[in-house]
Amino acid sequence: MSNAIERRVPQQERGERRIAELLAAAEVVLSETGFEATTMKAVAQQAGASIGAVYQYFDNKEAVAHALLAQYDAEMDRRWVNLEEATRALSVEELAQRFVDVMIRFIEQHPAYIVVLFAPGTHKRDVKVQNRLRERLALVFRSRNRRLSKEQSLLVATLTLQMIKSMNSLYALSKAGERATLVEEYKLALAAYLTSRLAG
Amino acid sequence: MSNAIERRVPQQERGERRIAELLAAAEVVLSETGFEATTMKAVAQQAGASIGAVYQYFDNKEAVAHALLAQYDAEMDRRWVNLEEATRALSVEELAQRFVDVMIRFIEQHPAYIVVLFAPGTHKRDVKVQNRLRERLALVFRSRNRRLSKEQSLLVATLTLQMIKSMNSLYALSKAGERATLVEEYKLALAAYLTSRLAG
DNA sequence: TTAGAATATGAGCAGGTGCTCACATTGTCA
DNA sequence: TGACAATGTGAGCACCTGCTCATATTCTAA
Repeated sequence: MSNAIERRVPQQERGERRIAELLAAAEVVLSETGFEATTMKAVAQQAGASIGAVYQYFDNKEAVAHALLAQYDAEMDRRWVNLEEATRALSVEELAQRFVDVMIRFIEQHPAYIVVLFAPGTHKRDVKVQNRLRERLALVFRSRNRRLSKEQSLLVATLTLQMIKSMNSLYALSKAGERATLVEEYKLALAAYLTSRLAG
Repeated sequence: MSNAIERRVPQQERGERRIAELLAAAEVVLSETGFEATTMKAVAQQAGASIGAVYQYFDNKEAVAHALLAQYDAEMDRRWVNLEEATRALSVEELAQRFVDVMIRFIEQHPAYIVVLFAPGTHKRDVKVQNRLRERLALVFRSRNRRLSKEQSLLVATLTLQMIKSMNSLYALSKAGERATLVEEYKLALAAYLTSRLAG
C-alpha cells in the first residue's frame, strides 16, 4: 500500500539503548493513556527523544506495541519455562491458582500488558506471539489427561488464556478492595473448568 | 468540559425514522470497520444522510455507540424477561447451554454488538446498561442457590457475561468450521463453573 | 395557503496526527 | 586527527476528523 521508508537496525550500543528507552516510554504512555490515545509524539517525549528518533526504529504505533508485546512474551516465556515440571506435583485446583497468581503479578509489574494484548490488530497479527504460552499450557494439560488430543488441549489452553484476559481487564477496572474477591472467583472458575477437562 | 450544542429530540415521524436509519447505518459501519475506524461521515453516508443530520441527534461517535448499545440491551432484555421462570426446569448444564445459544444467536443477528460492547468507555459509562441482564442472571443464580449473597450472585453473573464476551470475540475471529467446537467448549466451561457455584 | 417549526445540507474551520527529510551531532576506526 | 557511518533533531507538509452554522427544504396546522 504505502512504500514505507526503511527503518534502522541498531548498530551501536546507543541504538539499542534508545530502543529500550523508547519501549520503556511506550510502556508508561500506553498504560496511562490506552492504545488509541497514545501518540508517537508522546512516546518520544516520555523517552526524552524526538519524533524522528522513534521513526528511525518503528514504522508506527502498531510496531511499537508489537515490539512491546514480543518483549512481554519473552519475559513470560522465561517465567514459564519448565511449566510442566514446576507444576507436576500440584493438584488441578492448585494449578489454576498458581497460574492466576503469576499472571496477576505479571500485569501488576507490566501494566501495559493488557493494553497491547487488546490493541486492535493484536489478534490477527500476533497469533504466534500468544502461541508460545498457549503451547506450554497445552503441554501441561495433555500430560495430565492423555486422552486429550493435541487440538483439544490447545483449545483448553485458549479458553484458559481468555479467562485470564477477561480477569485482567476487570482487574484493571476494579477498585483495590474488590480485587481479591475477583481473583478468588476466577481461580474457582478456572479450577472448575480445568477439573472437568483434566479429570480421569 | 466543552459546551456542546444542544441536540435535537425528534418531533416528527421523519425525525424518528432518521434516527433509526442512522443507527442501522452505524450498525453496518461499526461491524464492518470496528469502533475506532468508524467515522461519523461514513455513518452519514451509509444512512444516505449528511454529516449535519448525524450531529442533529448525536453528540459524537460514543453517543451513537451508546444509543446502539441501549437498543441492543432493550432487545436483549425483551428476550430474557422471565428468564428465571423459563429456565427453572433446566439443569445447570442445560442452563449454561441455553444461555450460550441465545447469546450466540443474538450476536449473529447483531454483529455490531461486540463492537459496541468493547468500545472504549463502554465499561465506565454503560455499567447500568450491562446491569439489566446481569441482574436477571443473578436472580436466576440466587434462586438456585439460596446461600449465595446478592453480591456473590452478581459476581457469578459478571463472570458468566465475561465468558460470553470472550467467546464472542473468539467466535467472530474464527472460521465457520471451528465455531461449533468453540461453542461446545464454552458451554462445558460455563457449565463447570456454574455447577460448582450453584451446587447445593 | 401560508407562517413558522422541524429537519436537512455540506462547505469549511480548528485542531490534531503521522511521518519525512534536510541538517546537526555523536561515535568508530584507521 | 580526519573521514565516514550511525544516530539524533524538529519544523513542516499532507492528510484526516470532529463539529458548526448559515442556509435550504420539508412538514404541520390553522
